[in-house]
Amino acid sequence: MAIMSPKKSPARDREATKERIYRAAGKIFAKCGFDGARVDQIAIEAKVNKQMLYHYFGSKDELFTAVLESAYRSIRAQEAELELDSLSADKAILELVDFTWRYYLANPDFIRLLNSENQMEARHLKLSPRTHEINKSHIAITERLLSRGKRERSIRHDLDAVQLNVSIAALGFFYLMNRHTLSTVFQRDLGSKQMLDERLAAMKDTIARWIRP
Amino acid sequence: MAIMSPKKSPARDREATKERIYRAAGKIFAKCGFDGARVDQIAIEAKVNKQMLYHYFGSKDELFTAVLESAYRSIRAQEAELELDSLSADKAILELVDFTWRYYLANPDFIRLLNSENQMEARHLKLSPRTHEINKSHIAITERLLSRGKRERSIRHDLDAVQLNVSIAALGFFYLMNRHTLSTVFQRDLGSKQMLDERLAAMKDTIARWIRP
Amino acid sequence: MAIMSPKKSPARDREATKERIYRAAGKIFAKCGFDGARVDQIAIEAKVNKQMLYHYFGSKDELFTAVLESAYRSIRAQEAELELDSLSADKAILELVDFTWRYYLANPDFIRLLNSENQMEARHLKLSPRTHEINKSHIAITERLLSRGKRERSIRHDLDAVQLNVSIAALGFFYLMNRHTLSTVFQRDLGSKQMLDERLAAMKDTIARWIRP
Amino acid sequence: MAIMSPKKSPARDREATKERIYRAAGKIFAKCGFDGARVDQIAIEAKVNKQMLYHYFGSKDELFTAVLESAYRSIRAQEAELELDSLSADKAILELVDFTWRYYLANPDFIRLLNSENQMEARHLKLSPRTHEINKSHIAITERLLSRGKRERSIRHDLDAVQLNVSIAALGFFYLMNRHTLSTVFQRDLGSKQMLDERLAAMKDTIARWIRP
DNA sequence: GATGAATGAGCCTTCATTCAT
DNA sequence: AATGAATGAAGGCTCATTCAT
Repeated sequence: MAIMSPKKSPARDREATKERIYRAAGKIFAKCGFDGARVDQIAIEAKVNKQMLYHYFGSKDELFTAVLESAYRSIRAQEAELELDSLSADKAILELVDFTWRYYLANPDFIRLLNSENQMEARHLKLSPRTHEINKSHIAITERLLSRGKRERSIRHDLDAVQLNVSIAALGFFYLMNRHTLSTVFQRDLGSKQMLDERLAAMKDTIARWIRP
Repeated sequence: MAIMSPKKSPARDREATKERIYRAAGKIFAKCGFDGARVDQIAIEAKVNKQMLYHYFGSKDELFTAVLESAYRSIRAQEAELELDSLSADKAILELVDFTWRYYLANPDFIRLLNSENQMEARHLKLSPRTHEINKSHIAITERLLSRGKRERSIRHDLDAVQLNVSIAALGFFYLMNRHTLSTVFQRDLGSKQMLDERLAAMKDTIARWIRP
Repeated sequence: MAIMSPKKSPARDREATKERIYRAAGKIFAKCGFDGARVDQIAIEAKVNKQMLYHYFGSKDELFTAVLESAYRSIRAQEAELELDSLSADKAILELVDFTWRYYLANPDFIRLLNSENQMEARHLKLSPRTHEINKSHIAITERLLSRGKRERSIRHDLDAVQLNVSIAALGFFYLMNRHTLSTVFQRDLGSKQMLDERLAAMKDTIARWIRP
Repeated sequence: MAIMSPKKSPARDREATKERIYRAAGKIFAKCGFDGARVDQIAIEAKVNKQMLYHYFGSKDELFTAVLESAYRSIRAQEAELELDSLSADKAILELVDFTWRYYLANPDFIRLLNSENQMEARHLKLSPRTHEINKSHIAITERLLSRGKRERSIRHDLDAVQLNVSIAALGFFYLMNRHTLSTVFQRDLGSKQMLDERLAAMKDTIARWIRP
């Protein structure tokens, strides 16, 4: 076994270790928020010695920043792969609504991570010079669709790309992130399959009517 | 001695003390989140002995629950005072949008408090039997407006009150709560007077178009 | 027992607790140096909870500073009680040599504490505004003796009080502080009664000859 | 491959590496003391892998011992090169005072290293069998000078070589090592060129008067 | 009811050292 | 000989909470 194995031992693999820490940190930070997360817990989850975490990332704050950046990179990468050019601009916007919702559902950690960062007034993101770079494509996509929609006359001409992006995110993000208090307040399970489906429909309908010329 | 005491009545002191703790806790919990808040800091802010805090509220968790309930009570009380009956149902809904936005702007602690609670999956609210009671009026108002709007033919008939309420809250809440990350991502100050005004306009426009028959 | 005891419980006595921490810190800092000393060890030695140490002193550094100041205050207080006026100036200087040596022998922690502080280039003392104030009497005593000695013609007129003070301290301090390496280097026990007596004699002889007109 | 290697001889590398570690360790140990020094920092300063340090020296303690021995060897080597025979014994003693002072000034690490070791009660030196051997010449020089001075009648006959050596070292060592606290206490810069010159003069004067028959 | 001294568990971080390659 | 990933045990400090008066 040892003789034939050309692979490095997993226990001594720099990248694999960093990756394990990444994943563990993403999970724990999302679950507990930055302040609630415990470095010990992340180390245990990542099955590494606590010191490795400091060796590779420097501090709890820097680890959080790395996880956040990675989270943004991930959603932007998937978003960039959407084939929006074959659709009319208005349909493309609705596809963005759909994508956003699908992404949030598939990556619940993303919204929790962002939420924790906002509770701290984006103190990590504000210090990260890569943030804007990573998210450049995001605003670019919507801006391009808005101008195309104007030419095609499929979208009204007076929309601001930022407001549109925020609204698309808001309708889904808030629902999912706050579904715990909302379910209690409204005495209805906002996490049920039916309610989730209804939510997506409502969101698409809302945006569709808003962008209509 | 006790009979002739020129000091303020103990009852007065008692309530005043609790009130000070309340306010301080609301401020600190909102600023730092539940996990980030320090009991010591709350006591200092409230200018009371730390023990008083335990005497009146039992624990950090129970204090947080009390603050949350109080926050809900406050928004519901103000909401209930809106004079919506003199307006057509659709205009009344837009007034609700307007009120919600105004309340969030005037009470930034409210959204931060709710956010922290949602990061914890509403673990305090779920144990509080008063939550639904406090928020009953909220859903009732919208439901009544929706049926009136149906009769008046000023609002479409296929809307769900919960989805509507969530959307109204979402469009403003998400914008304000996440403005720190959003400002960084979009390289634009979402807190500027102009952007805030544009946001309210966008929200009203969005909801107006959505509820239109 | 409890009924008749008008004294506060020692476990709840602010000053007594601070005093215990003081003593313990002095002992441990002297024994191990600042960097070698462990806060836990000090707490155990003082029989207090570790947090008390931070409650009363703020940090390991501030505790060290407090101990240092206290050490200086103590030697200066005893020094001030010497009755030097009844002696001729030159005899008074020799009495100072004697006192310094006696104090060092009786308070071995003093030299070790100072030594640790000097290894750190007096970083605590330099930040303490009280240092000079505390030591004012020290230089004053020698300066007064030097001028009296000049008038009496019992001491040469060209001596600098600082150089004199440093030399008096040096001859004893260095011997005691470095006796461990010196004993090894010279293969002789510098801590033996006989060697100590010889040292004092040598010091007095050295200073006596140096100050002679 | 090994035979024709154009690389430097391993022996050269080996010694060069050890030498770099030596120097780095001397610097860091002197600056921070044994407890304050960090093995990592020494490795970085020496530009070697941390493991090399353990490979060549075994432990932080053994490295410190090696550095200490080296420091002693260095001062003794320079001391042995002094040409004292051409001077009268009393002048030779004063030349020793001068040399000691010059060496301390040129090698500030030496006194800091010794100081740290004394704070630890010479625990490294006491275990090192080479210490006495290395320092044999030191006491021998003074002993020879004292007997010559006795014969020459240039030095009094009742002096102990150990006490003399200690005093010579003390007057300079204490001044330099403790100049940080002393400067604060006396509110005078003991490190200034003028004060340093005055100190050397005072030292020579003190010793000259003391050894005079 | 009110005070503040006290606690034990736990936090983030760093240490000297060793292992695997 | 040399690298650098990995470790376990602390280290200084802080937390929510309780005790004694």
